[in-house]
Amino acid sequence: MSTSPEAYHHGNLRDALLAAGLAALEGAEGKAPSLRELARVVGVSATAVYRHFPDKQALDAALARAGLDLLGKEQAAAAERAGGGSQGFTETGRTYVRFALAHPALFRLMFTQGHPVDGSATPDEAYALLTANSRALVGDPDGAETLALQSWAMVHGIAMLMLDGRIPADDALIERLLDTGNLSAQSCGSSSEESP
Amino acid sequence: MSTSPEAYHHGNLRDALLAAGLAALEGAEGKAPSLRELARVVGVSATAVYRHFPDKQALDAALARAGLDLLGKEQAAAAERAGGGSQGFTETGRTYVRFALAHPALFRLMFTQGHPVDGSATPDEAYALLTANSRALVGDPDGAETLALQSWAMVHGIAMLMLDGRIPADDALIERLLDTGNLSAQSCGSSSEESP
DNA sequence: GATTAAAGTGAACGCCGTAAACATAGAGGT
DNA sequence: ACCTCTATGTTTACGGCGTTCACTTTAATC
Repeated sequence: MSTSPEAYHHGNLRDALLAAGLAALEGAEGKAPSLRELARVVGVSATAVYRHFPDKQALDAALARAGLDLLGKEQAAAAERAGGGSQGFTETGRTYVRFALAHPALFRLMFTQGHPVDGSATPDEAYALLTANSRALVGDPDGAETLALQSWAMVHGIAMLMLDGRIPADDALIERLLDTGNLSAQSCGSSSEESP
Repeated sequence: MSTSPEAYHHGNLRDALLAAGLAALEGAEGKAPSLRELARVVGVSATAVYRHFPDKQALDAALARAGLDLLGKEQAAAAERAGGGSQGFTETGRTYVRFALAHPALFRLMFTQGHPVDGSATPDEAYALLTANSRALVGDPDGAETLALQSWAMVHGIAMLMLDGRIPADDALIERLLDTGNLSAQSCGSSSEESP
């Protein structure tokens, strides 16, 4: 029962299935891989999968979890690269949207399970990073949570709408939408603009 | 070939299928209805569906379109009830999120097609209302479009995250997130809060 | 009334997720 | 060394799905 990357004929079918799943989600745009297809790719009968996952939904959840971890890592790296602070905060959001566009099928899978994808295990690096960063920016705990959730909703909405083709998946547009300074125009500044 | 609501044995199977589809999407939480199931409900063989829709995707697209129209009507009514202006604008967003929570399966279907659900036909009342309202609020066309898209992304993100159980589908939380005044704290006001 | 095109039917195909019964191999105890 | 047991895999089978094809029926048209 080694978890090492040995041959899997006896070894870790589970990891092989997840790897095949992630690979399938990258290619062949939009199509979620079937359980049988993954088994085929890995060279195993379809029912063998059930020795490692109770059902397809569990397999999907594991894939979603893997995707979530990947996203968390990319965001952490991006935030560090940007040097934290509000600069890093924005960069985290940018990375979120970019991730969705770079891995559309995986991203959809991640957020299309009916329920939060687990709750146990390691508790979602991406979300931890988000709350930590916004707490660092705001101070007031309630305000920090609100900012965190609003930011999440914003980038998630941008990502989803772009994935669904409702708004163009344009880099410039991402930048424009990520800049939330104007959103407050109706509530914190004058309602007239800088144009004459 | 009457479009009137007559018997459908010969008559409008198409509308009957759409009605059955919308009904199915309301009950039995989360599950998207199958083509065969809808045919069964309507009392017709599965293949009869193909006389009215080229494939299942087209049926789904039609259902999505119907959902979009419904959303648009509810938003328009809500905006009018609130008396337009920035009050009506916010109300439109609130209605968007409420609609998603009230019709989760339909809402998911609406935004889960790969592509924008058509583009032809009547051009999406919801979106028209959104841009019109934000143009009324901002004046500057570019700024208006940005505000429109940001607002859309925000409410869409809130809706999606709540549907997926990532954040609690809580009425109070909706209100808190809809109030975007604080979002600009980092760019338009002081970074200190009103608490001592 | 005969013709014709639209609308509905039934059987069949290959895919899917899943269940049940069976096979095999490697670990552990004796 | 042997036997056993458990983890892991296989085969076969079931019902549901979307879709195709060849067919019948029905209502509208000349």
